[in-house]
Amino acid sequence: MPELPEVEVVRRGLQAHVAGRSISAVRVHHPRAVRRHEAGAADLTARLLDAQITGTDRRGKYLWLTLNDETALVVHLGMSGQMLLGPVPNTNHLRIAALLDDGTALSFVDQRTFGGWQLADLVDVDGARVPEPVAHIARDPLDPRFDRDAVVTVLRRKHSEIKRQLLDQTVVSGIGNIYADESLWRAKINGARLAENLTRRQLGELLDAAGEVMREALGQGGTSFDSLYVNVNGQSGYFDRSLNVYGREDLPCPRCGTAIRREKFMNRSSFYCPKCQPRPRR
DNA sequence: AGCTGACCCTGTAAGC
DNA sequence: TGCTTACAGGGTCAGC
Repeated sequence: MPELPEVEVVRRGLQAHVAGRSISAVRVHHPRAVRRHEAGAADLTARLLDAQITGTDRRGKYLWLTLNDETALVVHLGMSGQMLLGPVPNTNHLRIAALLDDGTALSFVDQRTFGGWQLADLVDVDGARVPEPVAHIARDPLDPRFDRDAVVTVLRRKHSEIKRQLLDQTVVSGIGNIYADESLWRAKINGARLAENLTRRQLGELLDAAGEVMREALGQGGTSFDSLYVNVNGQSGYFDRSLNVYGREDLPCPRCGTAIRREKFMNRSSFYCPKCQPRPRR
């Protein structure tokens, strides 16, 4: 559920509070939350102790806190991760709790345990400084240096369905199932079409649509269907009221009135308008 | 080599 | 009523 706009809402909330703070205590409550930190929970805890947080950054769905020793605390929210500021929440989904030097707790809560924290070195990739685990992630559409035409060129070479490519974070990052469906609807493209069969213009418009829909969602605090996705204060966004196709099976297409259709796709669902976004012939 | 699909996980809700 | 099954889905990787 947290895609780029939701992660950016969290990053902004963290930036405002944690920049300049140092960490005075850390406790890992669930080993799965640090499974990507190969040196283990004890190493992560020891290295975070007394570290100073110099800032925050994000690429796609990854966010990280930069630390004064030139490393970064990489955070991925997975499906249900929350970064909460304030008192340590009383929930059995608490995975990690850190205490800041101003007495605030920074807690990682994650019901489905797909998310986690890891410490990593920063590396230079294509003119950007990112943590090593983020090195393979492409720039996202909200990155000032996002190269739309270069991504179009990559997509034109793909013998694969366009929706699958939109979800491939090494092609373009930040887009998940919700914003993929919304972008395809805006661009009037069926996600089952092969990327190689779309024109450069269509692919360019699709990437523009992805940038637009994520910017709009960010302006509304993100999308949420339940209490799983929240900002650092535990509040939900309300972009779900602005969704045109996602989760709207059998409801009328806001553009043409045709009933929205739902199909199985990659162990999840795709929503589309069968008239605005006709299926490719097979 | 490029691509596909199964898997990890838990809470909620629908179905029998 | 209570149990079983389906579903939500980001990222990884075995295997085709």
